[in-house]
Amino acid sequence: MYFPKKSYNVMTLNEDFAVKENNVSAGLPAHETVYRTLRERILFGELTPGQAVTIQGLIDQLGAGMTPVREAIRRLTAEGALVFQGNRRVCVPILSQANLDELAFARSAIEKQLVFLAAQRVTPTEIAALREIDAALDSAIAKGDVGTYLRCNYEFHKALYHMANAPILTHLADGLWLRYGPSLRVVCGRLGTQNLVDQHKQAIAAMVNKDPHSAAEAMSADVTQGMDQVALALHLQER
Amino acid sequence: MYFPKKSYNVMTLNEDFAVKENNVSAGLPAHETVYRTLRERILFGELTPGQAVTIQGLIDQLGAGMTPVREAIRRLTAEGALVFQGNRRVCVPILSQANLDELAFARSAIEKQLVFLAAQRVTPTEIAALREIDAALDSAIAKGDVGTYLRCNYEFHKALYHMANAPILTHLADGLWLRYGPSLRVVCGRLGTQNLVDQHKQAIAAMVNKDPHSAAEAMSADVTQGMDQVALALHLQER
DNA sequence: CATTAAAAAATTTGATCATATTCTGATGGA
DNA sequence: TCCATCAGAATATGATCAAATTTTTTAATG
Repeated sequence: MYFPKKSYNVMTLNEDFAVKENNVSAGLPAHETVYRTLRERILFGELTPGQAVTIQGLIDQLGAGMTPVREAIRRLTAEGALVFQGNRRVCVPILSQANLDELAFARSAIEKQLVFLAAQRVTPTEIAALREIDAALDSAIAKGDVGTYLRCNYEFHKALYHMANAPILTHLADGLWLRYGPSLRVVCGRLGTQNLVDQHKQAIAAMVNKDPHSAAEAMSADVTQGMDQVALALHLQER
Repeated sequence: MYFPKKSYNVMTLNEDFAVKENNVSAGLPAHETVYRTLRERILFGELTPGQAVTIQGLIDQLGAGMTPVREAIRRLTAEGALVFQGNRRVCVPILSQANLDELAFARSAIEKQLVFLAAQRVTPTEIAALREIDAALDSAIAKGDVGTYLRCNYEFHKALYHMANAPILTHLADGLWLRYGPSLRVVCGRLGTQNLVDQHKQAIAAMVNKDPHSAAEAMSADVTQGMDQVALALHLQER
């Protein structure tokens, strides 16, 4: 049994940080807030492959304490979003072609299954929500708004994961996204949104038709296509 | 495990702990040592599904400081080996049948690919090493030695991962093992080693024959078979 | 008067921070 | 080029505060 608490302490800088930096409702632990902030930055490109991430830097930037920052970094390192760089340093990983191949395989396999599950449970309301996200995505592409495109694309996939109701597979897919995000961001930042294609409409159509297999194939193709484009663009860049 | 209870020291106990308790070469950071120790405990069953893991408890048991323990827990939580229990507490997750299904799918898909890659690169020396591990495994089964069986089984799979030379997929497979370990341990602890079967010899034979596809199929079957057995045993237990 | 439920204290545990210590890489002199 | 020294960054600890659980006390009801 527990009872309501008295008003919140005033002296911590964290509240300030939580509210100002990251409009997440206060009350979350600082390590969680730091984690989410860093995660966003990695996913949507404030941090680029190869970039160093220092504890001190984050403490200064976020106004957070040392322990929460350390915990957030450990978590992201465990998820593969950051890597230990030699001794005591961490940075955003740079993906080799072999890494991209691994990611393409894993993402394709996992997302395929997630969409297969999602297609069996999807409701008309959810279909409408997907269409709405996809429209926003198309609009962002048309405008060349890379940031919005990245967020909408992520949101579309996340919505599918949610429908699948498979927490472990969702966690895996989310982790893979975290590895892939920085590279996608680099490619889009360099090439813009002009050449972007996806299979979202095909997937939605298959879901409407109650055809889980086709939906799964569509999203598998979507993933593979995206990964191929990134691999190509990153590879071109090297010359 | 016998850890010194008293902590009336002045200098750090950690070196002592790192060297004596966990024959890891000294010089590793404490958070790494704590992580590895906890990981072992989860994989090989000192911790059972549902069991609470407290920071204070680990500090007392391991003689480690608070920050390293917290970091290790964050890391394992990110890997799915531990879960947040309501408010602020963590415990070893209890897998539902749906969770087991997800795990079976993911493990099968990932390991299949890893073995496929491994079979293309395997050397005679490595084949010999696999046979050696498998022999130790059979011996453990014959003796009913659950602990050794679990370790050998893990070692066999890890050896395959290593041969595949695919760090991201290996990391994924390792993480999945961490989720699956506690339940496997429970089942083996309850039913002994008598009913255990595997496809290791078929996989080795396929690798010798330079047949990556068959090797992949064999290990996929191995994984599925194992997961099914665990699911069955856990389910039976509930009645 | 006993039983039970709510309230309050006490205890345990988690979260955060300030600080001391250790390590790494860089700089500069021999 | 090599070694010593030094600044800065990471690691680790214990103190402090907040939150949640457990235990004890209190009050109300039959």
